[in-house]
Amino acid sequence: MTPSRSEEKPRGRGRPRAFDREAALAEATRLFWTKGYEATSIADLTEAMKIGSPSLYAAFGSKEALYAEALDYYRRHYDALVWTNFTSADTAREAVRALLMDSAAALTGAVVEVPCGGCMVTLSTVGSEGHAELGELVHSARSASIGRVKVRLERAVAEGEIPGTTDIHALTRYIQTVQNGMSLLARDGVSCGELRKVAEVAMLSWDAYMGSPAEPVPELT
Amino acid sequence: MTPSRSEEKPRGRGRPRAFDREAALAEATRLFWTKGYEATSIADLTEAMKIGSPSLYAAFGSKEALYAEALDYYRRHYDALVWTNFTSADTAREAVRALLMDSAAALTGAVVEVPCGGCMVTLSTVGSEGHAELGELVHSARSASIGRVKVRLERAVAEGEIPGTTDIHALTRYIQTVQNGMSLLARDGVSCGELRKVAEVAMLSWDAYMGSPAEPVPELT
DNA sequence: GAATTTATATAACGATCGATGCAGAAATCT
DNA sequence: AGATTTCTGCATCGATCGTTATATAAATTC
Repeated sequence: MTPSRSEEKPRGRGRPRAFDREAALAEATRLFWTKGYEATSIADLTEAMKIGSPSLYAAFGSKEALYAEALDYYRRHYDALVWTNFTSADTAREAVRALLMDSAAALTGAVVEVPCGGCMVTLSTVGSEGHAELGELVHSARSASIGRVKVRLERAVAEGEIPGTTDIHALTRYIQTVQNGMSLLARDGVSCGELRKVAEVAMLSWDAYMGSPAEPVPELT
Repeated sequence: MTPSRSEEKPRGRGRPRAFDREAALAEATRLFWTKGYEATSIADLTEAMKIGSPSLYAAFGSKEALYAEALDYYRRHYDALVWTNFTSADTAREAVRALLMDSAAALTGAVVEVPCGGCMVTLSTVGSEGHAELGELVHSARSASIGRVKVRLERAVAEGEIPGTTDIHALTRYIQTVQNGMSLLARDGVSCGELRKVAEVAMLSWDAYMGSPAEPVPELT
């Protein structure tokens, strides 16, 4: 096996780069996240990353490759905000509730600062803009999200938490719809509190569908 | 007053234009709708509209002005698909249900053909792309939509259909969230049938919130 | 008919697009 | 040390961006 410790900084031969690659990538992510792929120019990027264009191309290859890395940076730094409590929840209901509540917070920047409201993956339009390869990337990222929810619901059926007659696919699509819709609202500046109320209302469908109002109708304070 | 009948075709003096302005506008709308503002170039437009660039600028003024007209064209031709049954419904519940169901159909092109899934206004990112003026335009269009729902809910309170303690703002945001989320799913190719199921599940929250399961839990067939 | 007005076709404008060639600078390797 | 490798700054590449000047064509008005 390759020596696993300290994969970075084998300290290559030539002149070392003068900028922090990860910090530059963070800036690129911020720009792509905010303005989208097409509206972000190389000039925008080099200015924000404070490097020359040859350095950008040497370090990242191309604008498309940089966008792909920015998507990965986004995933590495922001996915946990939304999926940690989902994963550790004891029941599917609590997992879904946590997903929506944590989304409300994460998408509005209530927990860690964000360059703009909404999810970079959800709101990406790079696929429609004529970049099929990047479009596939964001599409598969979205599929992974809905897949996580679906797996959790299937587990809930297997564990007897929810009835076997549950239309898991429809319910998963519903949850995805609510989360996606919250991204658009967050992009328009809607607050975390409002989105939490939305999540609260959305969960009423869960309880109604399962026929078990596990809690009284909330006050939406 | 000016002679109101036949506002178009006063048959001006000079050489008449050789193309159908409305048809050309339809093509422009299709392109902006599909690819977005930044990713659509003047060359794309002149090719699809089958006119030269001077004709485009003579007829529409600029790319930004053309986008604004495309938004208006979109509104004139597609708004009714979603709001007609909403307006004529007897109850707020049926109005909201019709809005979501008709959205499921309209956004997927199940009723009239569409160039791509999703709402042109909802999914527009022109505001984030650095065009503040157009951003205001789509923002106000979104506000008008949520305003319609809110007014209908307030009327429902006044008429006694729903309790006065209803958090109308939260409920309106929830409906907007679901409709917005459906646009994103439609853009990803999700079918009308799936979106109708989502609408069905979403309506469960309404009944649960109002405490009146007016209908039994649906089968989601 | 001639004069006027508007639209089209061709060509091109300056600016910016994404992407590089090149020379010098800064590191490692022998 | 010298040779090699890699990164940076400057300049620039051809292509495309949104937009327009110019000349010609097609209509109306007189």
